[in-house]
Amino acid sequence: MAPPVIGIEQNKLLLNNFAEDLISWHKKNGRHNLPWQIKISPYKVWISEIMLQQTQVKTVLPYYKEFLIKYPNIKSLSNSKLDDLLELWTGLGYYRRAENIYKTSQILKNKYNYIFPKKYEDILDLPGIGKSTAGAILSIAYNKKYPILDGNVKRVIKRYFAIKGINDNENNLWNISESLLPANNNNIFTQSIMDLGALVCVKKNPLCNECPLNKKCKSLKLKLTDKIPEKKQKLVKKHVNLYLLLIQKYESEKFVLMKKNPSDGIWANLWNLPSFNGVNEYKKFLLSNNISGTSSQYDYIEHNLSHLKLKIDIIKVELKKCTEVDNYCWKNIYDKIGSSKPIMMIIDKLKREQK
DNA sequence: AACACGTGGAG
DNA sequence: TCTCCAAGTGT
Repeated sequence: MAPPVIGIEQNKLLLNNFAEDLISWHKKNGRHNLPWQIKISPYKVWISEIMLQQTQVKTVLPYYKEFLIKYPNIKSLSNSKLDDLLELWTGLGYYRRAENIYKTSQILKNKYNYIFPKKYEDILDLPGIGKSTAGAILSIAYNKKYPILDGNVKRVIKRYFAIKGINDNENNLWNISESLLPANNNNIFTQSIMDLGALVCVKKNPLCNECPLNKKCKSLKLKLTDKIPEKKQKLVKKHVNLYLLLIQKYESEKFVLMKKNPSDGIWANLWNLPSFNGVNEYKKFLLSNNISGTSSQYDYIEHNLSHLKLKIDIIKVELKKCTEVDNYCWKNIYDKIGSSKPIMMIIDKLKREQK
């Protein structure tokens, strides 16, 4: 059963003045002082757009500021190491984004001579940049006529045209987003439609009486604003048991046995404690590495990811002698490292106890 | 075409 | 506390 398609032809009336109304609203009511909006450059738009993927503005702000201080431009970024980026990214989540920024920085250095490309295809080719981020860079930084389709724009479009269905007819939404673009001022327009979604056309209790589009908004007319967009059915999280071993160096409790995660899976490339899926697995690890010592439950953490519920037992092993373990190393807990939230929590607890 | 990928804001 | 989901992308 096909979702109800909004014929753009039939809704031409709805498109009249759409962009103009939005832009004039934005002038007085939009956000104009976010750090990536000051002295706009493709570099700033790129970094901010990556950070803002599935992440709220408030959360991004401190990370973005630190990033721009450490890496004010493409050249300085291209001299960074992935580990440095991951350390900065720690706590922000979706760590693949940091890896993709790193990869892109190397491409900008080697292929584009430190100059951010201007062609849609070139930009879309860069790791971590999809259609929406490419559209944002092209419109906001270069004032070119390209659409975006982020959460805000989806919500505005679905409400304005009263589009039902949870199965985003993506192509149709992209077409509609493109059809809304004005002839000029696409930089401002993109900001405007995002701001409308973020400030007025919010998901719960939208402020329709303040909306510049309320005269023609179809779902407002049909009293459907609280039903559109329709809720997706929630996914059932898989429960996963995890055992992390907390092993401090015999000579100094400042050092903890750690290993960097592989470059796929959760927390890719981040530092991790010895991690196992079962008791037998970690006991086998201790045995095969000739690690003896009393083991005891140190902590228990439940950590929710968007798709998993992690139940993490932290087992502390008290060493009785000096030890080295293949593929692991002793990390100073006072060094800054890229790590996941649970690892951060464990290290923080350790530091508190050592004081 | 679903699913993996993190964390925290907000009600 | 619980639930939803945020300036999405890659596979």
